[in-house]
Amino acid sequence: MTRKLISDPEPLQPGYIPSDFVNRENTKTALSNLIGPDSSRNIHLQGPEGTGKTHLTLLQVNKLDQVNTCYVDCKNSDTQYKALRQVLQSLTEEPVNTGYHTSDLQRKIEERTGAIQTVIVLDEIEFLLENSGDSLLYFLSRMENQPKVNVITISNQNLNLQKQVEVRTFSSLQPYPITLEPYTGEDVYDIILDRARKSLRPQTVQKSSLTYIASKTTNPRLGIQWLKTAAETADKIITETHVQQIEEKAINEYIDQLLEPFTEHHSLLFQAIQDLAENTDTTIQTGDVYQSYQELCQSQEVESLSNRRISDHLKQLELLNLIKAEYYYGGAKGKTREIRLNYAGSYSKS
DNA sequence: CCTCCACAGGAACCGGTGGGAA
DNA sequence: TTCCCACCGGTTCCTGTGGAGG
Repeated sequence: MTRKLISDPEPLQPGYIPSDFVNRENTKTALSNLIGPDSSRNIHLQGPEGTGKTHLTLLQVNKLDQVNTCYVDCKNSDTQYKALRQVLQSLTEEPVNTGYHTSDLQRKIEERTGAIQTVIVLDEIEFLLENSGDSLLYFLSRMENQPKVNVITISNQNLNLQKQVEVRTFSSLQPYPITLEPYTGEDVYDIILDRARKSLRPQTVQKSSLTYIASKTTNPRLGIQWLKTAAETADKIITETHVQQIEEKAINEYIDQLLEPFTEHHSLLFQAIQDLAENTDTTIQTGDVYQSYQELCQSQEVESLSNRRISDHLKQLELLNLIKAEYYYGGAKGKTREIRLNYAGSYSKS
């Protein structure tokens, strides 16, 4: 039933790496100048979601010969310990069990990086910094005495690395900053047009439908998901009207995808916020959210977590850019934060 | 000037898990 | 085997916050 329009599903998948990137020549040049056999700069790459930070970095790093590459997704490895395990696993190419002392892992990593140049990529570093501070970066920066280790940190545009880590860490890391500009509507149009050409049968997309998507979002990931949802649900041809009709569904599928690596409670919490946002015009505070979350848990017969824990989960939803929060540390409203949704669309578990 | 709002977020602690030494 | 110790997700406890209203 679906797939009628799709000849090759790959270019519509979230993990697909295009052979070329729209509007990223400067970034590519900068990366290839900085990452190489005779360069040993640490780098901090920053920019909005879906602008190619991770892919461009890995493309460059994978070009190198005779270099150890360690990629750590800090959304999953959000403590020093988990990240160190990940690094060591990359170096030894065999699984590293838990149970070791942190300093054991550190020692083993130091032993293995002494002789060979090693590039450590820490993707979505904001999750690790938020959860367990800068102890990992401090260790890595201290390892700089071993000049063969380069650290590349990648984060969304909201992070201020220098403010988030201690002075001693930042000053010995001295990362070279690379900022990726947000994509414009035209860029997004080019990107989804390219994906449509690669994956859809000829004459199955009206141009106006792509224009509509590009006018609604500057986030290519959402745009591509939108196109994918449209292609999976359209009859013979993707029209502008069809794209409009499935807007909510597309956003929900994008959000599901974002929340997929997280726990059931993150999803419940987000759903609780959406319920509140739909039913109230006033601003939402943490207390309302927690109550709504508890009720939702009860109706689903799930045991709710403590509000302290949920406070941390909220922070993670904020890092995912799913919600915006404004913090008040006292004042008329008390000590709280006001929460808003970043995407309109209502959430439904599929 | 005092009090209260209403939760942020640090600290200490708990039980389960898994490696290492005796 | 037994004992010890570290990590981790989670909980409980607690202190701090700054302006509006009394």
